[in-house]
Amino acid sequence: MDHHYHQHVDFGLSREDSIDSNDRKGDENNNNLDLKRGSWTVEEDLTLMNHIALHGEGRWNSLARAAGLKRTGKSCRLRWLNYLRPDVRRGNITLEEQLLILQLHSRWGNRWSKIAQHLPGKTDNEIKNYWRTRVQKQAKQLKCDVNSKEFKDTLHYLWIPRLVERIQASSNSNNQVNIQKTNENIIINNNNNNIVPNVNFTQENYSSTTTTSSENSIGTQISDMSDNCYTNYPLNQGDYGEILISPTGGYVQQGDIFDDNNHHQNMSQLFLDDNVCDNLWNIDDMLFLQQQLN
DNA sequence: AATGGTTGCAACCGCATCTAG
DNA sequence: GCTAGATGCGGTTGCAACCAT
Repeated sequence: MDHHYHQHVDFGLSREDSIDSNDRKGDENNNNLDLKRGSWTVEEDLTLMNHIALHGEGRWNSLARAAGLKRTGKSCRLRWLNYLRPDVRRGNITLEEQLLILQLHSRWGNRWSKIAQHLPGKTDNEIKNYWRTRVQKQAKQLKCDVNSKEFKDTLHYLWIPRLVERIQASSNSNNQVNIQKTNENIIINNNNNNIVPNVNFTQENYSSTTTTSSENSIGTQISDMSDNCYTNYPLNQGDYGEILISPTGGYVQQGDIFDDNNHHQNMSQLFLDDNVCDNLWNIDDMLFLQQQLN
């Protein structure tokens, strides 16, 4: 278990005292005072896993009772779906997955479960946490709202192109990823089992399928993009929803940024520095850029 | 070493929707 | 059609681990 495995922490505060009204209804025949909350113990996990292995999942309230777990059905369901399921891949969100999350979120917003459907092994909770801890953090550092045009432009013109570039770099170094650029799509293929979805956006609708070829090559087809994603961004309208279409008016545009000497430098060059990229970009650069544009 | 602040994420909450009787 | 219970979802909370001083 990882370091976040809490050893039987006894919460004694308000959260312990409050039980969901539906749970209350669902457990009226139980003694609610016996219901346990807080972190799961190893013993509870084993009990739940063994019970599901023998009897299957579903009917969570009755499952919890039958398994002898002093937990609500909802708690059991959440523990199973987010942690214990064999096909859950926790941690290590890959570049491809990050790219997909950004793309899908720009289209669907906070529809975490819908986004998670396209990232096999990833839970909605994990994606939601990723968004809050990484993406929203960047917005906060830039002192702009995560839903603002400025920030979405920044994602569109800086973060996503850099992710694509890093995936390409990874492709060149280990030959695991192959990015095909066409006039309409970027198609990412790798030889891992990690990235599975094949998402094909169109203007009016979209379809998505999960595909795995006989060679175990997995395709992720993401959004329409022009051939030169740095200098010829933006892309076709509708790709990222209405907000990310046009660069006009945005403070991040044309692939340009200023360095400390007030010289332009191309954004793609800036992003060759992984340290910059890992933190999305240098906050000082962004603040300076904002000053220049104001 | 001690302490206080920050981060990442597991788990909970409340509400909406679905389903079975 | 109504109702109770079950399930699903997005938002929020709180804590262990980590980090800085």
